[in-house]
Amino acid sequence: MAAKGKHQAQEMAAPESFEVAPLHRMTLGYLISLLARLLAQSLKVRNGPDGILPGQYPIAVELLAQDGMSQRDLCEVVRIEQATMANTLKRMERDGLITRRQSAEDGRLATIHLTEAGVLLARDAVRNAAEVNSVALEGLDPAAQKALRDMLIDLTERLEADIQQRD
Amino acid sequence: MAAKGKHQAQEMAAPESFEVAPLHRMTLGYLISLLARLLAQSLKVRNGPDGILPGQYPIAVELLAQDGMSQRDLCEVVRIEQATMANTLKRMERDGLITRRQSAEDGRLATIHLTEAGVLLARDAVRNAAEVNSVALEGLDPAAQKALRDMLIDLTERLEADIQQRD
DNA sequence: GCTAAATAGATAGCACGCTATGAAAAAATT
DNA sequence: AATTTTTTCATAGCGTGCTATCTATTTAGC
Repeated sequence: MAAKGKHQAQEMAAPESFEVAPLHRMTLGYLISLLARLLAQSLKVRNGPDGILPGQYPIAVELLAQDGMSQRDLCEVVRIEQATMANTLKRMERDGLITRRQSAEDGRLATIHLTEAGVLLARDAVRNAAEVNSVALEGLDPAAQKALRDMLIDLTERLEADIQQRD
Repeated sequence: MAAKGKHQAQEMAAPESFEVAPLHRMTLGYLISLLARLLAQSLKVRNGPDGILPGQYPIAVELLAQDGMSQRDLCEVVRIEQATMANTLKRMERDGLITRRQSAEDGRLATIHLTEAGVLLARDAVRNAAEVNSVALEGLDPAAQKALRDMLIDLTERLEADIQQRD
């Protein structure tokens, strides 16, 4: 359906008119994943070409709140696998957003610190994320916004329990 | 906060107890992205090691509904960029899920077709996606589910309009 | 009819998510 | 004290999203 290639223009008996895919028929998973892509893209565009990237954003926010966390701590808080975190931190270090400080007591451990530039860009990103949020959520009254948030948290917890269960 | 490394166990004065990050403080974007990862992972696990992968799922569903679409058509319906679609289709062809049929009239165009194995795995995946949905949504009454869906669609459309606007 | 524009697809290169593995350091066990 | 286990991190390899760019084929315009 909705194939608008000119080599099959005979089937014009669509019940309603829509340009692309019918959002209403989509799976929850697909809808959520589409929304995640759109939100990430909006944030990325707003942050600009030299700004903080979507995958780096939660890390930067967490460091803004508490500088000097370890990689392990960041993994837990941001809920990202350790290998992903290692790679993202490497890019952030390469781009001058963070530095690492080797622990003296524990040879394995290093603490992660935002650079000055990192702090500025992180603050910028927080503002931009708020803007994206308000664009996305405008049109929903505060009660609906809270309801949405609660439902999303509910789904998240339910899915985490489910995944935990089938370990 | 919530750093439970033993080298800083002095700050135990947390107001509430939670193991990891406080979901309630998270950005909409972060929450949605986390949810997308969880949903994809749940589907992937259910589909099994040789099953349809999350990124292939919407393509397979669309082909199940209408076999023989072109790559271009699939891009529009699934809302994925052409390059991404090309890569994913290549993997699906490699894994024996689809075949391509070169168009006789138009030398550029090929139609995409699910193989028999592809059809079976796609049907499986549809069932599994429904199961993921019900796990995630159980606990929400039908009215809340509809409200959630409507809000998600609303956000999607608003964000798409916003991205369109700043082209 | 021939050149220019549009269209379908492939490919390169990157971000960022995952699992699986390996290496080094610390902690625990004996 | 020596060995084993645990912990922290890095790396390899892959899927899936993106932008940018290239080729080949139509289609349009002159």
